[in-house]
Amino acid sequence: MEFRQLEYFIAVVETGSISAASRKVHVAQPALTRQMRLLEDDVGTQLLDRHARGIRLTLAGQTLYSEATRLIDNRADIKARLLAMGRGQTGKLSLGVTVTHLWVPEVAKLMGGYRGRYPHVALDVFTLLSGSQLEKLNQGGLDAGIIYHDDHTPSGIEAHLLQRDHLILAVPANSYWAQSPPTRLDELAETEFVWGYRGISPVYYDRMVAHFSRLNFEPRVVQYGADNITILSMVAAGLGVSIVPAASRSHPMPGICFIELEELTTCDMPLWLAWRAGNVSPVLNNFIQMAVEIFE
Amino acid sequence: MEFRQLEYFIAVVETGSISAASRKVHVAQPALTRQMRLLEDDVGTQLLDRHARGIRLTLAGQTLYSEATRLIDNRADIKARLLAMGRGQTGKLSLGVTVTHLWVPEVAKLMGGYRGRYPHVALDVFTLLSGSQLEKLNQGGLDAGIIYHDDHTPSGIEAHLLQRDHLILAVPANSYWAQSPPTRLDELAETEFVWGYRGISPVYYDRMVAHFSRLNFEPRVVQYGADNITILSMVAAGLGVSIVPAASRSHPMPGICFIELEELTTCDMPLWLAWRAGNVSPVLNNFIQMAVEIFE
DNA sequence: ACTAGCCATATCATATAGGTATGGATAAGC
DNA sequence: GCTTATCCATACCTATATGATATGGCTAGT
Repeated sequence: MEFRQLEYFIAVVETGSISAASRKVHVAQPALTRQMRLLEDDVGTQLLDRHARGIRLTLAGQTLYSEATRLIDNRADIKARLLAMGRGQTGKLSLGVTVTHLWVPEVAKLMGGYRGRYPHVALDVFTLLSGSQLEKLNQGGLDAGIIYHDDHTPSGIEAHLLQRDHLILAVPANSYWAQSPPTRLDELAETEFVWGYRGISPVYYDRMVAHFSRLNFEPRVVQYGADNITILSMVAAGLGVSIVPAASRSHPMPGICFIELEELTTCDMPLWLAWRAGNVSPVLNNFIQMAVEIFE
Repeated sequence: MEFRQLEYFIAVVETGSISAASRKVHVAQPALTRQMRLLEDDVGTQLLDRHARGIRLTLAGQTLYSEATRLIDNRADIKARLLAMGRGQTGKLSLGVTVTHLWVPEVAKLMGGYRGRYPHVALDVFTLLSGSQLEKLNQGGLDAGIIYHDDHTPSGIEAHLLQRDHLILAVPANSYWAQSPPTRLDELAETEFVWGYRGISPVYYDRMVAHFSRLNFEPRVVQYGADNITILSMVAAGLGVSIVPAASRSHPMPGICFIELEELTTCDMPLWLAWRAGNVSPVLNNFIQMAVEIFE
């Protein structure tokens, strides 16, 4: 029982004769005659009652007609669904974003634009720091992540550079520094700093520390926070100043004053879109493509 | 998307590699590789993610796996049902029986035995006289009928001789004839007869009339009845005597006395199982076969 | 670095499906 | 009642599709 035979059979039933069906499906009549016989042999049952004026269906033939129609409709439906999946119009995409970048205009535009163009893809967004994202990318828990990283992507991970970020000084809005912005880092030598943990984003942390050690600057850290939002909220509360990615400016947070310093602007912080190497998901491909477009 | 490809694909998924699947389905690995590629081309979507250690499924592949399983189970189910139909184990049989023969032991045994051996066949029994049965057989309303007929079956009808019946005299149990049975028909010349209509079973009627005309006997008919049961009930009610098929003896009916007469025994009344010529229903075939067995 | 196991490619053999020609059977039309 | 048209079946050939064999490249694990 092959799909072709079922299609022929349906044509035979609907035209009422093998000859008429052969004209309909553009196959010679003897070929159809043979396929019908093969079909009957295969199911072990007579399906057609042959007469000089055409054919009549046996009871088994009537049954097969409706079942064959179902099977073939089924196949067409499956093919359509698979094609949609292959084009990335259906499926699932889990995306990691650092909390810092959720508010960056391009990222917001990317997420909104993607949902608009591919409304049938389930887009799951996880707010995770760069370290956790890399872990989950490797394990398959994430399809893509927006992370800070250096130019050497780890093995098993592919990435596309979205933009080059830099660092910026964040001070409480009601503090001395907000009134008289410093121009050099060493002015902050005695100032209390709120700082991040290394573990949550090692590459970011190490690049920053390496930059400061080149400048011979060592902050006087009095408080640690788990992520940039936490750190900034502590800065806003007056616990100290901090140095954060410039992308943080996109985040609406009262009580914070951001100050550009040339020594911080020169610290290159590349932002990447990363995914597991060899992930062939068309959904992912479309997402990458749209990300590239939006970030130019 | 062919069934073979789906079967191969399922094997590939379940073994985790094309090579392992090739060993399982006894097909060379390159052939499987090609079929998988053809399948992917056909659905327009990548299904397998090939690695040195085997394959992984894409999302589309996972979808196709479950759908393919369903399609193939479906096909097997349909084939099994068609095979059952082909063997006459499933389906429908409509049978016509004259009311006279519903009570004949062999007919009862046939219907009961058939239902016992083929419990999944819907057996519909219609109580019809021979004439109506022939009509319905031709129109397709009946699959088989148990009827009186002569040796020349009408065109379009095939038949098998079940038994040779003859005629018998039926008199009211409380009548003179029940006490002093006649030995010759002409003793009944003055007796009142209940009689049947020709239309309801022309062949039976004509054979009977021809027999009596050979004997120069003409009954004095005072009352007509639509079928043998009706006629016999009128005989029981004392409206007259009648001549009916000997098979009527099987029918339990109080107030009737049956009398065998040599002149009636010699009237041959063949009982046939008839069906539409060219009816290829296996259900019908099985029924015919069982009828032949039971009637020897 | 080496080896084993997997997938891909090229080429050939074979099985399967389709085409052409033709014949027999049957229903419709003259 | 004969002819004709139409349908299905058969025989035979061709084209296509499928499978087998040999081989090479790649990757993971030793």
